[in-house]
Amino acid sequence: MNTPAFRNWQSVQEEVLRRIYAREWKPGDLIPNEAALALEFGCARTTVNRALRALADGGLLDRRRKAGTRVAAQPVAKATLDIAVIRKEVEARGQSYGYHLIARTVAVPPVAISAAMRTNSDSNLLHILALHLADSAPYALEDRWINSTVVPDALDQGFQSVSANEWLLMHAPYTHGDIAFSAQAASSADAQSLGCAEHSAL
Amino acid sequence: MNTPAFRNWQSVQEEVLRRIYAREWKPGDLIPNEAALALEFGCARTTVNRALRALADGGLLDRRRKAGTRVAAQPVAKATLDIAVIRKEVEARGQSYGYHLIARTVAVPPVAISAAMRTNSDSNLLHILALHLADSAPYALEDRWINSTVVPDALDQGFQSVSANEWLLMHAPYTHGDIAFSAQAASSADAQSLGCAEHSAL
DNA sequence: ATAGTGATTATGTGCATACATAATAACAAG
DNA sequence: CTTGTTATTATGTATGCACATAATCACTAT
Repeated sequence: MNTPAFRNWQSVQEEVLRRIYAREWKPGDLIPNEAALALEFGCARTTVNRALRALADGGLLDRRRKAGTRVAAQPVAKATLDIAVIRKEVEARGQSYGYHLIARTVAVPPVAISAAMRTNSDSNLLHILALHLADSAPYALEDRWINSTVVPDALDQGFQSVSANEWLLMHAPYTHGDIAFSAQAASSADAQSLGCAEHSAL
Repeated sequence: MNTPAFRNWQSVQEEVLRRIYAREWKPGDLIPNEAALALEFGCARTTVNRALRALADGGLLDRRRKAGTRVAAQPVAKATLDIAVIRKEVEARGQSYGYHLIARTVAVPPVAISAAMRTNSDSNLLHILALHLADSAPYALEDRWINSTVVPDALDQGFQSVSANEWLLMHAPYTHGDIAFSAQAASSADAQSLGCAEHSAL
């Protein structure tokens, strides 16, 4: 069976995907090398490379020089979740947004935090604790530690009316962050208040 | 100032990143086009393209034909989290792993689930409810709906001893899934049992 | 004014080629 | 048998070129 129409890398990717789904190539299997696939698909190796690289980026393939390309043995189902501005998230639900600053202190964080943020265990961080409301009901609790060495401007900001969440995105975007979700015992009344502890670093 | 050493796309990427971090290019800004950057960096346009594409993939840049490339206005801080096999996750903590199947039924799911899974609201799905234990303490609750049309083999599996989490990864990998985290009021004793409701689809 | 049309332009992609790099395999020396 | 060296091989990447595609802009005819 000839394969007339693999002109672009997307179609190559689709075909490779199909074979993986169809289990023609099973997890752990070594798949043909780029040159061979290029020959089979009737395109340049560059094109095959593009397709395989995209799949490898997605975690579906493991590629190693000389060793070849194989279907990921332990498919780490990567989930990408978008941490958007909470306000917009609430508004997107058609609910009214409210914000309440609970605390703004400079303090030495618990060791767990300082370790995660790779700072000295005795260095001070800016600690913001704030509640995001949706239709006056608690929606998310923001528990954020900011390294003021990295974002010095943060010290000048009171965060009374603008959430750290939003301010950081606007003023110091593209910094790294670790986010931890932790379940909380519902502290307020019947609340299905989503407890979302967020620790941002570096 | 000449820029002698931008030979590879990574270094180009780093330089672009640096300018974004340094706010030389601010969110929303239009950055020079590929040809101009290629000239400035003394490399081929292809190389610049590679670097910018990688950044665009990461969500840091918005690119549109003719319109040009601009720094993402609303930096969607994308977090990629790896959904690994829970067992390995527990073992990686040095704890002993336990598994207990609570329920395995075929039922019509709540509308919220069927909607999320884009199935007919009256079609039956395989419902697995299981508890993952770490050192005999509840670690995670797996609440999974499986579309048996997509994964017919799942009907033959009892899931008494092998979790759906793991089985699906081994036997029907690379299917899509939606995952929802929801906080739960601590139902069992003092448990900081992380309630992790997982709904898998398609 | 408005709608339509075509020129322009920036990104997207494919290809052939060349060389770089990593990792294995084969082999040789001790 | 072990260690060190070398050859081989598959992926990684850079480049120049050509053309595709999308979107904007300018212009024109109604």
